[in-house]
Amino acid sequence: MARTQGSHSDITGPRIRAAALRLFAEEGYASVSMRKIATEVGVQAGALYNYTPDKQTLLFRLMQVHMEELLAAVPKGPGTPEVRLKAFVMFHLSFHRNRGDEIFIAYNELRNLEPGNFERIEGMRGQYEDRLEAILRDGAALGVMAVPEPKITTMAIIALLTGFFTWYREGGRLSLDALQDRYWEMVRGLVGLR
Amino acid sequence: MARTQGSHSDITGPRIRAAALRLFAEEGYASVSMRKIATEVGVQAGALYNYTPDKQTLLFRLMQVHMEELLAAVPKGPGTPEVRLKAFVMFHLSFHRNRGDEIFIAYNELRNLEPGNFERIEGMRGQYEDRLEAILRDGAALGVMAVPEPKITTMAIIALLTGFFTWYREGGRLSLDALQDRYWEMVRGLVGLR
DNA sequence: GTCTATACGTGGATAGAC
DNA sequence: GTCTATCCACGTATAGAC
Repeated sequence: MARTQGSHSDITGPRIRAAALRLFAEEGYASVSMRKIATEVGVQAGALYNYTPDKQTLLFRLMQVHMEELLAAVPKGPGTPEVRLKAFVMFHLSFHRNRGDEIFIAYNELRNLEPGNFERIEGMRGQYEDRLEAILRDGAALGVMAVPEPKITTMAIIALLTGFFTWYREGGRLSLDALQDRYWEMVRGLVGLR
Repeated sequence: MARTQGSHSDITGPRIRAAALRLFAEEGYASVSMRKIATEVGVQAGALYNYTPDKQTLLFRLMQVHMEELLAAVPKGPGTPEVRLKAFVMFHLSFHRNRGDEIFIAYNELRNLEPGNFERIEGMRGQYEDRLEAILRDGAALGVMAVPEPKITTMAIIALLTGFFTWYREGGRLSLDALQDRYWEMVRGLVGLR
């Protein structure tokens, strides 16, 4: 069946999301206009509304997809607490490696979500944190980690790891592998692994 | 000399800055209108322009004052690297304790600064980071800390400490003192202090 | 599905009276 | 120093032609 002239739903949708993601990360949700997103994609502003009911939903869907992918990919395998902790640290760094815009939005645009949307994203974030906390609790229970307050340590480790993406840029002196190893060593020390 | 009727320059200025600080932190610079700030203060929008040339300068001055106070207050005393590191950690947590709005803005509104303003704030932030990095370099040189990459460790520690303010709220199970001690213990382990 | 045109609100900033 | 009134650009979102 011949496609209607000017119809590009299969590619325009992804391009809209990609443009919105990049612009939201670079300039902030509130600063980015629908007109600007449309210009970036090469369509008129009105055309965006064939793909999203409104700007808020566009932001929410970006965060939702990101969190769903994160939760689907986080390691769930068995092993000693140390093995699982290392897997988590390496996963967090690797997963976000090419998702700089997503992680930036996930942490900086929460306040621009409407209450209902905010709760859903926060819920998913909590699930992710629980994964790490469970590892730390197991490590503490076995006496191989010094983690008197697993929840606090969880928040500290995630902040430490996520901070990596606020300064890392390609082409530096150290390779990504070397940097990941350094972060793993810091986390090792932080939880008292000897 | 009698004051002109309706003149309140000595109190309106601080109130404008206080309102802007709170609103920028809560809703984001781009989302907050000058009208909203004015309403908060109890004046008309036009009156704000007796105190700031424009909205951008209002944001910049808030961040500038914050960074100047931070640099003026950061500990500079002598001592072993461990003593100085502990002082830095405790200072960072204590200093920002009642500056939740300031620290939030300092880390989340950088992208809303015009290039010239951005560079000045970044420069001051760099000076602050250098304070910590010098401590770590001294500790590594003396062999009392395991810090193969002082710059990376600096960024990691600041991210870890600053992350505290993203989740801490008063009235929790643990006292602030206890939480600070926990953070110090984590940093101790992170830099390999035994 | 995309376009043009537009409704309608709100934004930052200014002018001039008091 | 503050107010009222206003300029004008730009925001989101919609209507209707193609």
